[in-house]
Order: sequence, then C-alpha cells, then structure tokens
Amino acid sequence: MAVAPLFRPIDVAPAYQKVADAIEREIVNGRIKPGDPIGTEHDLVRQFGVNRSTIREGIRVLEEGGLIRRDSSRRLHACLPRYSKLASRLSRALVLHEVTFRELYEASMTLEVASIEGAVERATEENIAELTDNLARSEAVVGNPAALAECDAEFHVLVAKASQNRVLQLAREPAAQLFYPTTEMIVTGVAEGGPRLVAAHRHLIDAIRRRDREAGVLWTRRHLQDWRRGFEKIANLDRSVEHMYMEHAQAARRR
Amino acid sequence: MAVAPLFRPIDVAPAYQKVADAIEREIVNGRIKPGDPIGTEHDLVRQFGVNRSTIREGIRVLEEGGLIRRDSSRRLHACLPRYSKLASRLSRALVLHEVTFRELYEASMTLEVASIEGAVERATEENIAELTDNLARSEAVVGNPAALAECDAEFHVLVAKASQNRVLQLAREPAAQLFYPTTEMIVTGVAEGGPRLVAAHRHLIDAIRRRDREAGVLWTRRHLQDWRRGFEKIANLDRSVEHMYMEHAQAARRR
DNA sequence: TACTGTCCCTTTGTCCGACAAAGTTAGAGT
DNA sequence: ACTCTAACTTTGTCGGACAAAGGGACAGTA
Repeated sequence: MAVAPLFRPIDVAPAYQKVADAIEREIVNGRIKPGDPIGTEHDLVRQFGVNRSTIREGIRVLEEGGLIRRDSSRRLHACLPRYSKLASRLSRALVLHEVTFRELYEASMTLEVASIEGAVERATEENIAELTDNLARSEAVVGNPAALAECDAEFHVLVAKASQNRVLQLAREPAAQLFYPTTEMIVTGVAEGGPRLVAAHRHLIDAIRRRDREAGVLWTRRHLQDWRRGFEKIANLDRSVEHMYMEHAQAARRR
Repeated sequence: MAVAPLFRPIDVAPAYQKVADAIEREIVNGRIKPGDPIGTEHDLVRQFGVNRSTIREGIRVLEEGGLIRRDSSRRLHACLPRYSKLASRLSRALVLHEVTFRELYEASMTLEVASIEGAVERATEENIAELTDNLARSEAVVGNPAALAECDAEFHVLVAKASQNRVLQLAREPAAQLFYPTTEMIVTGVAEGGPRLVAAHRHLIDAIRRRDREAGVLWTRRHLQDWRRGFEKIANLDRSVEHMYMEHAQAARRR
C-alpha cells in the first residue's frame, strides 16, 4: 500500500522553458504586441542572464508555437499565430490518430454547414467579391484537377471567412486540410466531378448573395455528398486518413 | 518580364530544422511508432553528424509540436500529440486574435450539438458510465464553483468522446477551453446556476441512454442558452476573450 | 527477504568560447 | 544624391566542458 500523498511534485522547469514562458507571458498578456521586435539573442542573454544556447532553445519553442517569427533579416519579433500553421499541426495529429474519412466527413458536414449559415447572414461585399474571383479562377482551371482542388480548398476558407466567426474558421480548418488531397483524386477519377464542383460553388455564392439560408445549407450538403459519392468510388469511407497526406500539410506549414 | 523559371528555389533550411523534419517524417509515416524510443542526444549527434546544440534545438521543436516527449527519466520517445495540448495552442491563438464571446458561443452551439448527436447515436456503455460518474461528482461539488466548472468541462469532453468522432472532439476543444473560466464566474454569480447546470447534465445523460436525439439537442441548446444568459448578467457578449484566461490554458498545457 | 546506502556510468541541462556566412550600418568616393 | 566598400552585428553551427540527476549493480543490514 502506498503512503498517503503528502507532497505534490515540485515544479522545477528548466531554464529554456522559463525563458520561453516569460516571453510568452509578455506576448499573451499584451505587453509585447504582435509585430514588436524581441531583442537580439545577445540582448536576451543579457536580460535573462543565461547562455545563448539556452536562449536559443527557448526561442525554438516559441517559434514552433507561432508566437514569434524571424523576419527577412532573421531578427525576432512577436506575431499572431497563423491559423493555417496551427491547423496543419492539428491535421498532423489527426493523421497520427488514424481518424477515418467517415469522421472527417461527419465533422465537416457540421462545420461547413455552420460556415455557410454564418456567411449567408453576414458576408460583406468584399467577401462576395473574393468568392466571385475564386469562382472565376476555378472555372478557368476546371480541367486541371490539382489546380481545381486548390481552388476548392480556398473557396471554403473564404466561405468560413465570410461567416465572420474566427472560432469556426479555425475549427473547420484541420478537417478541411485533410480533404484537400482527396478532392484532387476525385476530380481526376470522376469525369463530371469538376463541373459539378464549380456548379455547387456558383449556387453557394448565389445563396450568399441572396441571403438564402436554405439554399446555402442545401448546396453545402449536396457539395459534400458529391465528395462522398466520388470518394466511395475510389476508396472506403472507413479507411483511416493515410500518411501520404502529410506531404501537403508539411509543404503548407513551411510557407 | 521575368525570365522563364529555370530553377526551383533550393532548400536551405537550417540544420536544426532538417533534424526536426527528418525525425518528424519517420514518426508521421509510421516508421517510428508512438512510444518508440528516439535514442539519446548523443545517438542523434552520431546519426545526423551535427553538434549536440543543433540536435537539441531540433528536439525542442518536436517537443513543442507534441511529437516527442521525455519520460520520467528524461529519455526521448515518440508519442501521439495530445488533443488538449494542441487545443490550448489554439485557445491561445483565439485569445491573441481577440475573438469575442459571441463567436465562441455561436461556434460552440454548432459543435456541442453535433457532439451530442454523435453521442446519442454511438455512445457505448463505458461512455455512459463515465458520464454517470462525472454527474455523481458534479452533484457532490454543486456548491463549489471552481470544482463544478471543472466537472462541467470534463462532462462535455466526455460527451464529445462518446460521439466517437475524434475530428469533432478536437474541433470543439479550443472553444470549450475558453468557456471553462467563465463557467466558474457564472456559477459563482448566479444563485441557481449550479443546480441548473447539473440538471441539464442529468437530462443529457438520460437522452443519450434513451437514444433520444431530439431531447439531446434540446437540452444542449438549453444548457448553452443558460450559459449565455448567465454570462450576459456579468459581461457583454461582444467583448473579446480576455487575456486572463490564458492562465488556465497555460496550466493545462504543462500537465 | 526486503530495504538502504554506495559507487559508477550515462544522460541531460547549462555554460564558455569560437568562427563563417549573411545582413546592417556608416563612410568614402563619385 | 547615388554607389561601393569596409567595418560591425547577428545568426547558425561547432567543439569542449561540467554539475546534477537517473539507472544499475552490489554490498550491507535488519
């Protein structure tokens, strides 16, 4: 029998962690604003009184977390974590957890419907212009699966943006990133896939413009069901997301 | 006019980045399985042929990304990125982007309803047992706002888990983490808040047990509307999520 | 047998000093 | 006012060093 727990484990974070935490605190609580320069490594050495190696380890942590970046000249400054970078972390996690396309499909059905509802309600003229521009570019590349898949991904990002809800925008992204590569495969394999995809986008923009919620939801559902039907022609919905998809995510993260 | 592109930009990533990428690739494509040891820093020095400082910077990157961890004896091994850790990154990003409680509320309404729908459809006996256990603990601490808020957060995690949809589980978490601190404030400030919260949970478990989708959705909506009413008594829904909430996220991440 | 204390080896966290490459700044020259 | 060059600074990497903590083996003790 173990003794009754009398003490909690004490917290002795290593120095590099403390450095990272200290800088993170300043950024998160707003004393350092996005864009503000953090000093040079040498500055930080002086301020924290630790070795440059230690500082550098701390910096790596923050850089990976997206809280600081190095600009063109490699100087450090604070920045707002980019959704797409965070989302690709999540996508990676989903791959490692071997989620199935069925889970992806189900969750996306919810998330994309919520996006379109928000977009129908609150899209601005500028949002609609962006969507229209995207549609024009999609129509131009309807015969090119890779380019069309990219346009499709962008289209749905724009819809989410038009919803003016950043929580939703962020929540849908990881699943959407995993969809992207399959879209290319489907458009390649299913002859009428490309035109149907573009037609759905047209109807969605139209629904947003007319503030027609029913139509928006309907066409989002159809659009996703199209994806599903196409997917089931080439693979099983219960298969787990494959490792190959990570290439895309990795490339995207680097940007 | 630019000359025809003859060369692709060559990859000049720093060495620590290449180290991190190389290890990441092995983990993501499955050659290193979660739990497998990575070897000591010295091993990696030998394998990659770079200095230990460089290896360590690469390790920090992977550690922060959640792909590798150090066990009790500080040895490195691969691991599955934990949802809660990733989610707290996202929560932090949402705070920095100054999202409003309205966005949080709207997105959660969608995500929590989807969770309960999944749970009603697919909850296992074990899921229900966990929820019931949570309910019992909630009832025991109904007079203690902090403890009750924690139980509430856990309850909704369990509902999402019962949906058997890990994409949904992950998508809802960031928003949920930002809710948590307000729940405590509300239960503290609104007298009947605690009992109503527990009652809603009871109805939700009941709906799951009876596979009654309508009831599940209804009570989830009510539960969230209760939160909203409570929140509006103490603050404006259009206020941005405050920096103070990061303390919670930070503490959670450390675990 | 079960527990304790000890010695040794490994590993990590941190430090120091160094240097090449790339970027920045200031000054010279036109 | 503009360009070119020569310092100077900063980053990325390296080699080597050491204290502290963990793990293992081994002996001593109750």
